[in-house]
Amino acid sequence: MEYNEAKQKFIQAWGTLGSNWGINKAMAQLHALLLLSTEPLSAEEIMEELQMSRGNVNMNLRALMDWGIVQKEHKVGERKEFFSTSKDVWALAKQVSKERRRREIEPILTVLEQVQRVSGDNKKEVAEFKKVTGELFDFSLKVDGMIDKFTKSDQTWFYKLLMKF
Amino acid sequence: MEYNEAKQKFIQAWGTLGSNWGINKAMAQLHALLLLSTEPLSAEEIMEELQMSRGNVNMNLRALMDWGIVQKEHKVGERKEFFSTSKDVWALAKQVSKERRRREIEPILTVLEQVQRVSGDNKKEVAEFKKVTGELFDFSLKVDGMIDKFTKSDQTWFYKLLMKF
DNA sequence: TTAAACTTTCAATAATATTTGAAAGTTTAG
DNA sequence: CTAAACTTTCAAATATTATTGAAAGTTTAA
Repeated sequence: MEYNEAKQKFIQAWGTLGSNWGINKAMAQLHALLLLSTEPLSAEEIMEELQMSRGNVNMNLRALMDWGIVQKEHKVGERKEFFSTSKDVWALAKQVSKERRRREIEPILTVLEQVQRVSGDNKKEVAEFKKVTGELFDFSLKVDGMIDKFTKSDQTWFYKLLMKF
Repeated sequence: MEYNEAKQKFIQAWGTLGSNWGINKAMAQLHALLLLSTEPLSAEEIMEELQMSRGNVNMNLRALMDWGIVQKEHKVGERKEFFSTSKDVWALAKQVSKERRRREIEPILTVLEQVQRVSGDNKKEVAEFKKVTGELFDFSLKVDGMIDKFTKSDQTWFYKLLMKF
């Protein structure tokens, strides 16, 4: 396979994967491009390469910075801003886990806890409601704790754990 | 909090959580409703309760059955079909993991592997490309294996593992 | 059979999310 | 200062995805 073909294919696949996991396609593709680039890219270069508008590039770069997976850089003697991402897959996985935990698991935990304080567990429906939401809460708490540990762990520890599987 | 309020809140939250993870809102809400119900529900009842059209209910029930988390049932002396879901959170998590692995992780593994066979690693870009996609492939393979183990494990084993964390 | 009860399909519509591009804003060199 | 170089914003346009509802299809009881 030729380099440009492979590159396009990877960027495309990364975009699709992102979509399936609630991350917009442009954002995922932009990230893929930075992952492959041997040096930081300017907004201009990204626009050119991915054929997307300045506004879109800007918005998605900021979203990626917000997720903590893209950094702004400055080159000496250049006005322009350049952007890069860490090539460390492990660090990337940790950062994404950390953010999703904060943005999505924590809120559902809050709701599950609130909703438990429903009145009238004499009725069958209410008893069932408490049971199900209670179990979901316990399980989510365990997963939450696990992700927390994971995001604070180092690679060696994680790979050792994987061995035990 | 009053039961109906809590119920609505939970269904709503489950829908939002679903959306964030690439699962459509109706599908997630429908699942939430079945989770809470003390007995199987007919399409009619679901339409009524969630205020959605027959077509939508039908489509999403089929999608949930496709995911293996909702089952069709028949009541004696009734023409109608009834639907239910397992209340076992553990079983649910395993089933969802299994399906997402099959639908999303496996395809990206295929692409990562293909794309590795790019020609010309004498050039800097190509070398970087191989390095990054190679590391992603290794990492994804490990995660894939882990999920596979998880979906085949039993609850006790998993909770013991959690302890070690 | 057949007609009532129910389920499925799918083109049209509606809702949501993404993208654009031009104008406004900001920074810096001179 | 000020104008060029660059970044950000955001209303409008476009694209994508979800939902409806009515018609077509299927099953069953009589």
